Amino acid sequence: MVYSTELLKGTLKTIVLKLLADNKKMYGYEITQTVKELTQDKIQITEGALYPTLHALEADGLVTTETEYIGKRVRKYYSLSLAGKTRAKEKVSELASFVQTMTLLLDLKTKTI
Amino acid sequence: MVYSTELLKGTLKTIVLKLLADNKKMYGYEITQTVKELTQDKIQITEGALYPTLHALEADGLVTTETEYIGKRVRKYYSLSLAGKTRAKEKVSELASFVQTMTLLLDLKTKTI
DNA sequence: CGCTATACATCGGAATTTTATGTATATTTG
DNA sequence: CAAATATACATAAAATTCCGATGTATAGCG
Repeated sequence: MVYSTELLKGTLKTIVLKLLADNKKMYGYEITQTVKELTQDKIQITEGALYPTLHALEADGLVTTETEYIGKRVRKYYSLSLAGKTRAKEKVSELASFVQTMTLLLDLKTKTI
Repeated sequence: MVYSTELLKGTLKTIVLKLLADNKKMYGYEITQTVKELTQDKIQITEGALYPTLHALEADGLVTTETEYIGKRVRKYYSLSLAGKTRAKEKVSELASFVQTMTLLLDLKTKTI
């Protein structure tokens, strides 16, 4: 992994919410793989971090779940609730603002996309 | 906007190193105030977070200290060691890369400066 | 003289994540 | 076809990191 793990702290929930906002429904393993691909292996979400986070989101009423069976294997899909969609937007824009502030503070040069 | 504290996690050390890299020598209280001003109150470094961080940096040999007396009041200045200067560059560029990755991952639009 | 600002610092606890471990099925490859 | 790898869920102890509260003390101002 490229980044020191401490940097990732605090961003996991936002990443998960954003992915669910874009994809309607996803399962845990899919989330880890999607993040890995999108970031070219730079960000690797471990299962020990992801599942507690998903469960916490569910407990907060931000996501709902549905279980499917692929053959005999369980697959648990997570989707944003209405409250989850709202929260996802809040979290993403908060992070956008934070990134902006850090950019100014540290004189980082970022590319516009 | 004030950021949820979890976002700041992992960035504190980098912020401190960057400030010291730009300012040669600073004392604790000055660091908290400088960050506050530079970010227009968006990022507030608490003393409970700062001092342990400074001490850790010192223990790692990244900063050196010198004590001055302003009247009877102690003021402890922190400066980067050679290793600290190197580490500061590493940390800042790591954060720059991380910010870039997060921007792509979350479709954040950031302004170029 | 009291209030606010400056300036250091510690410490318990809260929050979050990593590492390790566990269980089980599916698929690929030598 | 056996072994390795990938898929897929999950928990739990330990580590990390930071916040909030608290403490001490001096300086300046009205």
